[in-house]
Amino acid sequence: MSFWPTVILATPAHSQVGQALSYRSEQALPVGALVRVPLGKRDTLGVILSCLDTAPTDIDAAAIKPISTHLSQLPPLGHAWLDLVRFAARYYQRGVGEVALAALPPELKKLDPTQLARRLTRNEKGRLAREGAVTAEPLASEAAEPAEATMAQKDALDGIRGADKPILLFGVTGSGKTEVYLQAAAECLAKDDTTQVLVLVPEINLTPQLEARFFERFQAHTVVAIHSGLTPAQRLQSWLSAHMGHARIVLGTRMAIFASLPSLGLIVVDEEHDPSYKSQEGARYSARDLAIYRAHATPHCRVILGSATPSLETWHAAMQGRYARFDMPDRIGDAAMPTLRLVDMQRQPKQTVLAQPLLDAIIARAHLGEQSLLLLNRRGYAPVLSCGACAWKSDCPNCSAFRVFHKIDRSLRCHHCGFAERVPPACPSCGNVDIQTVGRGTEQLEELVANVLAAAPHSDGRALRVGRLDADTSKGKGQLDAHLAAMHSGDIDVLVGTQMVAKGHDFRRITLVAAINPDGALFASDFRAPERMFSLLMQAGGRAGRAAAFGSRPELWVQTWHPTHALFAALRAHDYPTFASQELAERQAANLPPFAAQALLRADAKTQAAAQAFLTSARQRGQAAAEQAGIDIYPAVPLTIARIANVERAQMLVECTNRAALQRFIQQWQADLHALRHTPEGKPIIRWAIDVDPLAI
DNA sequence: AGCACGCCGACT
DNA sequence: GTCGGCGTGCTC
Repeated sequence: MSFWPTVILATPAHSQVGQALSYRSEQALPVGALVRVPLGKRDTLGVILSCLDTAPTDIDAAAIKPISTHLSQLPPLGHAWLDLVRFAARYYQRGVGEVALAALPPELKKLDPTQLARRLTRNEKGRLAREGAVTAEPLASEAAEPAEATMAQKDALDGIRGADKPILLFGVTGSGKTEVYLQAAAECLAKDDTTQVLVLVPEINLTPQLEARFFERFQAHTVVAIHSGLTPAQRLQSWLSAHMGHARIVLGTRMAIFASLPSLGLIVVDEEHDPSYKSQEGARYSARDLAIYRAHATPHCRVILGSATPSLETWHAAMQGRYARFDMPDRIGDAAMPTLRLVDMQRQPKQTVLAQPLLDAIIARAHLGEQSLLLLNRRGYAPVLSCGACAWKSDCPNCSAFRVFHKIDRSLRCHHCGFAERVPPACPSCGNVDIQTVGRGTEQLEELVANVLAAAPHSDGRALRVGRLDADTSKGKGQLDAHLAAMHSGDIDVLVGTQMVAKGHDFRRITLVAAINPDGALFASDFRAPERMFSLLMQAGGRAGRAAAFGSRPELWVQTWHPTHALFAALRAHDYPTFASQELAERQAANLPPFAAQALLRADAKTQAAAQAFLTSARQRGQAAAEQAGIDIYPAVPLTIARIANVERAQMLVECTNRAALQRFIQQWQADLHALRHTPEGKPIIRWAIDVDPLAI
């Protein structure tokens, strides 16, 4: 007897084979089973979606091929996992197969059954050896024991125990959110021998720290990490141990939301407001939003979103009672919240980079053995070079952006396409040798701070030291760790860095944090800019004074041209709720998210006109249906950086107060978009994509 | 998406 | 004369 499974494969929705394909099998195969099937001239990995016992009628029976192999050593992917993948595909407007296969470890796609069997036995041996080693060791050290919970932590844990909806854990940096995650996870694991916990963090850099804490607490259970920094073999191993149920705790970046976890009982999304949770290519999913869905669709699974500055979407949901909120307003021990010091740049001498009072404060603290952190969101020495005699500027030939001057290797580098050249000795346009820098980046700030510190050594003559941490100084293997170690050991008195240092790293000797020039975000066209700025400054401030007993009162300095901006009043009071309600009122008045649902249609082409023509045609084709459904399609516009690597980019906003209506519209609009492929407007398009719930518009 | 087939420029 | 550029088409 034959069976006729339908199989999903890594084909995108728009290739004529976007849906599940029919194959033949001599055995009945369970839904979720992993199989290898012939497709064209190759064999590829697929997932069984259904298994019929009659041949499909919509396709020529002779064209149906038998599956090649059933990877029967692996348990099938669970119903809940398939459900998550199907939901993500539908919601983010991609093919199911594309989403499903992208969610599996790449290495799995390459292995034939023999190789897979070999890998499985190897992993199993390793696992048994490790487990043997752990149980043979004496009990975990005292350090791994949970600390006595604070009242706020106890309340949160009680709340989590009884919650029947997503939980927002609203707590400032240093209030002990991680301890709540650890204890909630512990309770979950204690329930039985199978329940699993998924912990999401925004960035790879932060996984080792959290991994260490979880490992220290739960060494008897298996903790694995899933993120893009792993080698293909490591990723497969982590994935397998989660899928087989051996790993009880999975820790990872946004991609880990798709891990196969057959007994998932708790999802933690740390720093849930972080934009890194939104994928920016392929299926543009939000791991945070999928976490909510996944927990909802999994029986007995809770979800905790943690943040000191929740996204307004999350905050709004909590205000409406759709999420339960638990507050952890105080830092643990005697650690104080940082005091805000605003520097009014209008009252500073012209060309001031670091205001004198700030410099004095930095030096005073350095003399006390305390550290300062200076944030400037620009890599390089100067963002532009400009000729004093003609109009030449350091444009990138491939992008509509300036190339940044990096003094360290005297190069001009485009931060968008990577194009780099040595700085020309004279203006390439008019030959003038007097080329000037415009603006300042971290390299220059480091240089400036070094000069200032050189003039103010310790009383015993020891020099003060400055360090710089940004994508340039941390891209080498181990470089980041080396910098962090230098900072921790106190070898560095002042650390200059981009926002990457504001996230997560726990520097216990820092008592002063300064944002050098954050104004850009105050009046940016992006309506989420103030939210991001508030979050960045709160988070940055959180770096200061984490060690209660250490040093002076923590301070957060902000240099701004707009000290009266309402954002700062809320920041001064460490009052996120007030800030959020102001922002939400504005969003409501302007009918912006979370009060409206948005999607973007983006198009790339050789010329801006071609990109926009495509979008305009798409708009015309969708107009009637959109009007009927109460959906607004805005005119096509170029992206802020219109051209990157000689590709012109344009986009078009689609908006509706009703999320479901927007979903339905885009779903049917896709047919129009695919049809455009064969029209004169569609031909010059390099690629197009739909971004549902875009973060930046 | 892969991977083929298929028709035009600079190299052994 | 080939090697190879990526344009169009197909995969149960």
